[in-house]
Amino acid sequence: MDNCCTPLFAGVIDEEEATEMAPVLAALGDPVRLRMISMLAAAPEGSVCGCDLEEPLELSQPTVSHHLKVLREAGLIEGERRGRWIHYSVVPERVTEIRDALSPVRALV
Amino acid sequence: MDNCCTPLFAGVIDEEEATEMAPVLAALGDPVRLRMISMLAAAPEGSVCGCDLEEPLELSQPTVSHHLKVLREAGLIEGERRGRWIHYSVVPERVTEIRDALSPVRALV
DNA sequence: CCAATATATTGATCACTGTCAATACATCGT
DNA sequence: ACGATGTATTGACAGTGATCAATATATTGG
Repeated sequence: MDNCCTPLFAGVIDEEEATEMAPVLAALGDPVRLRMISMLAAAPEGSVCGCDLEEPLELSQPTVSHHLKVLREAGLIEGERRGRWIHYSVVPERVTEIRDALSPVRALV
Repeated sequence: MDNCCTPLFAGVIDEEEATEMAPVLAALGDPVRLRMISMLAAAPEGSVCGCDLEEPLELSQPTVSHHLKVLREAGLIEGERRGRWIHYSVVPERVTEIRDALSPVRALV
């Protein structure tokens, strides 16, 4: 029953925070979606219409739509309708937010 | 057939890079593993033995072991055997690496 | 209104994942 | 060597997710 070390502590993220943060990271945890985001970010205008994603990703239109939805619901991208097309762009604040959430870990080194 | 916008571009991460990066982010995309990592990082010694994780996470030992394995294989944590126990600690370089990978997106704003 | 095109949804299928009980393996103390 | 304890693996199950074909919705141009 003797413990091996100081049990635990404080300063740990609670379950709620973890539950909010995880889906955003999970949305990023897919190669297709990573490429999508990089495509949007690298686009000259900063946005790309969905129709231009199918070909380079070699995926069907429904699959592209599905991934865009996942990214959208994670708040990582947003779509703006321009006539018949929808232009998707990265939400930089959201990316920064999730990136900064990874910083405290580093601060403890 | 008329395109809605400038097709695509350059500076996009290739499939290989996306395939390397995605599993690490996917490993972070789970609330249990996020709490685990924060626990390791917040520990006074910077490490925690696996046996001290089951209770606060309210998970069985095999499940804890499973999540530790996922994080280990993603290179996010590492375990050091000390006698009967294994002390797990965050690999800060890895966290920084994945954090920085999210930076270029911001640079384009 | 109608045809064409972009996007979203539905339904189906297959693969993967989180979880636990049961079991095996490893290490220490006696 | 043996029992106790921490860790890993296996097998099973339920839930989720990636993918596509088919279909529906939305918007524009004629």
